[in-house]
Amino acid sequence: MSSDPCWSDWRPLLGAPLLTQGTFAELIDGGQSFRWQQDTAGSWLGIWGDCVVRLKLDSAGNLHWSAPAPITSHVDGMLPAYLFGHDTRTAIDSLPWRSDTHLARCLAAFPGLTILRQPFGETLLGFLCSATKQIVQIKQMVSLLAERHGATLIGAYRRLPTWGELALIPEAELRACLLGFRARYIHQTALFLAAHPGWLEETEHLPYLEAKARLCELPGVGEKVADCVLLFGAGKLEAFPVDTWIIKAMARRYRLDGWTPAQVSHFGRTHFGAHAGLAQQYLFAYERAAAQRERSINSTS
DNA sequence: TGACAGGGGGTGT
DNA sequence: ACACCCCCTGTC
Repeated sequence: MSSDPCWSDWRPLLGAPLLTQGTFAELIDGGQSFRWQQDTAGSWLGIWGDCVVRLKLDSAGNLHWSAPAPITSHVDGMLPAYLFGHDTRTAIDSLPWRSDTHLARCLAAFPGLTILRQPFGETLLGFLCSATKQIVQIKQMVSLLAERHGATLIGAYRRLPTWGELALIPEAELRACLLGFRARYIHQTALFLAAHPGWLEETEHLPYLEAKARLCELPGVGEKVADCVLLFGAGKLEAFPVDTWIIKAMARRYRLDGWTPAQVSHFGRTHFGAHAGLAQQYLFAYERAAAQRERSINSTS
């Protein structure tokens, strides 16, 4: 492409844990973030905030990155906090894996998996798009929003529209980005945020329970979306999002058949503790992989 | 190869 | 409990 910028050469990401391709894909494309796409074989292109980067894993499991030349040093400064900003070792050690064999199995299946630290506002936007949608479809919506309504960062790469920008977009144009009934939620949330300057920034820095209560005031934001936004976009590792996958996983692995989301949520926070959200991510990854294995067995038999 | 039904990581009433 | 939207996936 003629507008494609000049990219820096590949550099090792110092301090990154060794990853398998499976764990790497789960980290950036496993439902935490919706702006990573496979680029060439084994290489991924990602955009968050005002950062654009390519990532790849070598055969030994070391992560390497490359960024458009004009923003290389900026990306260099931002990438570590985005990918590995949490003290995952300490957080994992606090989880009850010593007495919970299923959790131990999940941790062993995805070594190095962690929680991203994404920009708060765009995490909210992504998860407002997520209701009853699978990752591929959410990525499609978010990609259209960036393409049609986001400011250019460099070359053809665009950031997501800010909430200020979203407030100026007619609901019908949002709808045209395949948002369906989510267009109204996003439109009304944008109008609310425009009418309450500073509300989002304050919410991001409130303690978990207060922040969650505030997010749940927004149209289209219930407990599940609020927990995802706080976990992936505000570093609140105690948030324990309960979706249909986790309901199924907890029923199957912890014998919680028939439990309501509220009951599962209480169990999760009590059983897993201060970093329950990290445990959730491992359970989630494990269950998705198990479902995929079971599908492939069914299709070949 | 193209059409078609079924279902989807949730929220609001 | 059901509507809200409509794209994706699997299947014929």
